[in-house]
Amino acid sequence: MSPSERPIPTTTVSRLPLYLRALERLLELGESTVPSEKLAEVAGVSAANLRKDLATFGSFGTRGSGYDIKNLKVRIASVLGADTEWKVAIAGIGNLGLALANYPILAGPSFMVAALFDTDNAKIGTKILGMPIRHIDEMPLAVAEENLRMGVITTPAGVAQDVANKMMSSGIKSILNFAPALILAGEGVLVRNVDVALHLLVLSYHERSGQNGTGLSRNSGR
Amino acid sequence: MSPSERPIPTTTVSRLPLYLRALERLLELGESTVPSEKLAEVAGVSAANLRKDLATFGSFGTRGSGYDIKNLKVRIASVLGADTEWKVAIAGIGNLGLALANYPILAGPSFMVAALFDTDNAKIGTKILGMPIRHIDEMPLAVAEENLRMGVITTPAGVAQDVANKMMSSGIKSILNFAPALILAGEGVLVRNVDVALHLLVLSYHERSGQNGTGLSRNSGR
DNA sequence: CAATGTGAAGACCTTCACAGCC
DNA sequence: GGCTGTGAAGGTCTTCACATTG
Repeated sequence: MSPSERPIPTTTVSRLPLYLRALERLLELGESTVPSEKLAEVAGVSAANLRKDLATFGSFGTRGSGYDIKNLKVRIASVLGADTEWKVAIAGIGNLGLALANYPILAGPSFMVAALFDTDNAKIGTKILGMPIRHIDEMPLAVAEENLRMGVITTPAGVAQDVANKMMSSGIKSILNFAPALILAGEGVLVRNVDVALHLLVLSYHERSGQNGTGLSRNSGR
Repeated sequence: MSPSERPIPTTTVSRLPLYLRALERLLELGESTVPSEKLAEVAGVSAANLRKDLATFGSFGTRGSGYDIKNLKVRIASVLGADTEWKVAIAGIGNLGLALANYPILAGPSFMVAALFDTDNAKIGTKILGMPIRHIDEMPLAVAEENLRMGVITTPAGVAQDVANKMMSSGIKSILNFAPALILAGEGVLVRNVDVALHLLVLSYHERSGQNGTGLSRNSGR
C-alpha cells in the first residue's frame, strides 16, 4: 500500500487505464517485454506521450529492450489503486442499473458491487445477485457499515442530483453518473459523467462536419 | 442544413453538449435570457471559457443582457448536428444493449435506435420495441438500406474489435463503444469509449490519492 | 545499438482584463 | 451600467530530439 505518490496530471491519470488494458492484451498475446513504441500503438497514444506519462511516477524501463509487461502492469495498477478492492453502490435499479450490476468488470478484482438502492417499493426487498435492493434512505448507514466507497447513479435525470447529494452526505467521494443530468459535486468529490446523450452529440458533430478524426480512439476521460 | 462551419477545437466540441443541457435546465426554470456567468456556472465551466467556446462559431450574445436562451440553444444544436435525426444501430443485445435500446435519450429528437444486431441464434428474430434482432452479418445491407449512421457496441470485450470492423466496413464512421476493450479505429472514424472499468479506475486513483478534486464535475469527453 | 528518460520547443487551451457595444 | 467578444498573457500538455544507459 503505497500511501501517496507525487500528484499526477489528470490527463496522465486518464490514460493509465488505457495502458493497463494494452498491457493485458499484450500479455494475452504471450509477450513479456514491450518497447514504448509498440505499447503506445496498442493504447492509441504517441510513444513520447507514453514515456512522459510513465515518468511522472517512476522509471522502470530498460534501455535497449523496453518495459517488462508484468512489472509495469503491477506498477500502474498500484498507482491507480487497482490492487485494492473498492466497494461500489448502485442507485437506481432499472434496466441500466441491472445491466451494470451484472457487468463483468464490476465482478473483477478491483471493483465489487456491494449495495443496491432504489425508491420503488415494488423493488425494495427484491434480491439481485443475492443482494437485497434497499431504500435509498438507508444509504448513510450502509455506506458506513459496509465501507462503500464509490457510487454509480443510474436513476432518471430528475432525481440524479438528489441521489448524488445523498451519496455525498453519506461520505462517498467518487461518483460515476449515468443519468443525463449535470451533477454539482461537493468539495473533494469527483464525479465522472458517462452521459450517453453527450457522447452521441459529439459523434453527431463528427458526422455533421465530415471526417476529421485521426483514426485514433479516444476515451471519455478528462 | 449548414454544411461545414470552420473547424471547432475538440475541447470546445466536448463542452457544447454541456451548454445544451444547461440551457435546457434554464428554460425549464422559466428563464429566457442568461449572462455567461450564470450559464457557465450551471454547466460547470468558467465564464471566459464559455464565451471563448461560443466565439469559435459566431457571436450571438447581447452586451448588457447576455444570451437569448432559445436562440443559443438552436444555434448550438445546429453546430452539433442535433437538429437532425441520426439513426443508431446497437450491436450486442444483452443486458446493457437492451437497457440502451430503452434509454429515454435515444428516443429523443436527435437519435433513434433503428437496428439491433447480435449473433445469438436464440435472440435473432425476437422483437424489441417492434424491431427484430438481426444477425450481425446483415449489417452491411441494413446500414446501406436504412441509412444507419452511428453504432453502439455492447458486446463482450472479445468480439468488440470484430464488431467495430464490421461496422466500419459497412460505412459507419461514428462508434460508441461500451465494451471493456480498446478499439482500433480506421481513418475518419471516431470512436468514443464509454468504458466503465476505465472510469472506475480513474475514480480509484482519486480514492487512493486523497481528495484532490475541485468539486466540479467533469465529463468523460476527449 | 536499441530504446529509455528528459530538457527544450512547440502547440494548444484557459484565464485575464478590458475595449467596445447595447 | 452590465456584459459580451477578444487580444494578450499565462498555463498546461504534447512532441521533438538527443544524451544516456543497459
